[in-house]
Amino acid sequence: MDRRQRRTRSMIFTAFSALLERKTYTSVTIQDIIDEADIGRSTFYAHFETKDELLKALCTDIFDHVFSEEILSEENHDFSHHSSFRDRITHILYHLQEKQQSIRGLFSGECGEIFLRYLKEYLYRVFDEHISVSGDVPHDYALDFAVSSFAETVRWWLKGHNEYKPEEISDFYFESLRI
Amino acid sequence: MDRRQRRTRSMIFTAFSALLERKTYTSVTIQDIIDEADIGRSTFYAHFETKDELLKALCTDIFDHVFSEEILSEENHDFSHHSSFRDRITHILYHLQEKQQSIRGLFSGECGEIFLRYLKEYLYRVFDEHISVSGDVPHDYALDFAVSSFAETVRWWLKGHNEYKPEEISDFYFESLRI
DNA sequence: ATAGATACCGAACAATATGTACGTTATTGA
DNA sequence: TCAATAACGTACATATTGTTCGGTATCTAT
Repeated sequence: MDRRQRRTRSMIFTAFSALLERKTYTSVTIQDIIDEADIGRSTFYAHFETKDELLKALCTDIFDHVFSEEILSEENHDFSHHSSFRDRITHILYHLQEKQQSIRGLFSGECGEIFLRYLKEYLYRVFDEHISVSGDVPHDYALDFAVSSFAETVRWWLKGHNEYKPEEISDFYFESLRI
Repeated sequence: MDRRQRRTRSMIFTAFSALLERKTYTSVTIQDIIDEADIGRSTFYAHFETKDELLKALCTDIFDHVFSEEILSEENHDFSHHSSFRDRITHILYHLQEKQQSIRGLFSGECGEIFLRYLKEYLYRVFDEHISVSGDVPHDYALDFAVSSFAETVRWWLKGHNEYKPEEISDFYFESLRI
């Protein structure tokens, strides 16, 4: 990827994140982003077709980092079998805490919902192998339940309860969930 | 409320719901709604200032109906103490199933997230008295966990698993939750 | 260092959406 | 019947959108 492209892309991301701390996702116009990033109109459209696509790209950038080691460990079966589910969860929480600065704006309003939806897509892959059916509950449902409630746990944590450590959040989660 | 106002309001709601089955929330413009409902531009703005406000009003209309008996039973302490938490949950699920036609469009994309957020606001009130702290988990968290996972259960159910009955969904939910 | 490729600029453009204003018409409720 | 008012519809200024295109600056490979 061209250095100029990386620079422009990064400038757009920065401008977008900054705007989301001041305004709601809906009220942020592409014009706002162009002005904030101080780039040409056509330049923006050369990178992203819509605001939604921009948001998705930003989320992907963040999650690819957060889950990078997760994905690695998926390939390395030895490692994945040695580390417990709880350890992996705690691990993800640590990574999210690191990235907290850049995702703060992503939690406000409608934007937070979209952010969480993408987070869930990544979580499905991690959770799938760890969820076992109990009783008459369909596996499909059990997986969705575990993933959704974890995503909501992340929201609860990063949006007003930062005083807790990743390990504590992990404990709360597993105390509330039947696995 | 004037009969004309009720009529116009209803026409706007119908048009909006219809549009949401065809297009995403973001892509639906106020102009679209005006065209679909076939009303004057200024008439729309006499009722709602923004699209978000319209969505909120529509959700409120639906939930006020779904939770109407719930709210009644909250006032009537005798009844509320006799009916179990599980019964109340099942009751809510029955009402949501009834309203399924009118809320189908509300589940697509970003709109679904906003719909669920409003649903959660109503659920907090119902759940609050039924959630008791266990272990070291903060009451705050336990309540959020129960409400969020129930809202996501509703999403899972109405968005692709209609084959289950309200009682079954209720069972799945309580099987997965530690209370 | 040079040259070819290409990302960015910026100005312009039509098309559409937004929010408001105001005089007119039709319906309502008392 | 009549006063109140909801809805109409036309108009308007403003803003956003998405696209085009020629010129400039920057990059990468040789």
